[in-house]
Amino acid sequence: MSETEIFRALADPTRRAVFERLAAGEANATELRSGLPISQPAMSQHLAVLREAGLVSEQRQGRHVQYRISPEGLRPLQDWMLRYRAFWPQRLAALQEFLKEMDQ
Amino acid sequence: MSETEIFRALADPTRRAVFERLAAGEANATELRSGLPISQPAMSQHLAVLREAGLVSEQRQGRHVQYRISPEGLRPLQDWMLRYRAFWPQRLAALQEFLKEMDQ
DNA sequence: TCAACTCATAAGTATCTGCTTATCTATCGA
DNA sequence: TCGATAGATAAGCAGATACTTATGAGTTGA
Repeated sequence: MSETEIFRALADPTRRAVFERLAAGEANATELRSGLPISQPAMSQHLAVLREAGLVSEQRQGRHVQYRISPEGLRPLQDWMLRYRAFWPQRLAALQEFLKEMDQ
Repeated sequence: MSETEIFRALADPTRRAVFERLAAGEANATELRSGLPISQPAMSQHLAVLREAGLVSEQRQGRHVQYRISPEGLRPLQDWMLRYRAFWPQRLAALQEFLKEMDQ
């Protein structure tokens, strides 16, 4: 769940597609394959990368495994990006103040 | 400047270090190497990746090239992450509303 | 004008990545 | 109990990546 792991996991378009799909609702590995021209082991490996990056979690149910996103896994990325808020367009720069207020 | 290019560019720890250093102030390629155990061509290649991803810009000054961050290059990432705001901890979820208001 | 300097590019190489097929483990249902 | 199903793991391979050394192109100053 290091920054590098997270960036790397999301750098692959297939894995981003899987993550986006899981954001729409949990699914098992077979369901996730539908529509994607990818083998079962390839999906399994992608899911392992996402899991190790802390971006998805899994729950075995019988012989199925339900996958769902772990949204807090995106937090390190958000934190990393907020470090550059000072350089953002004004609209986003104001975000810092807003978040600071919310913390109080 | 696709999402994939940006994620990929930032997935490398050396390139993130370069970006972070440029966030502290612009610098030329030689200055960026100091402290990093990396050859001059390697740095040049890393800078090319960052440039192609839209994360840094360059300006030639004589025989030096000044590099600086292009903070708006992070925008696609921010947009991508905001798509999952619904899953974020409450503190960040409220961000959407805030940004929406600011746009009006 | 020419040696020194900054940076980019070329070419080569070791390692990493994403994929495949083959196989294994575990669970289910007839 | 046993064939079918879901998923993970192993092994192998082609292409990508990050690095190196060598060299090229442009700029500067003595």
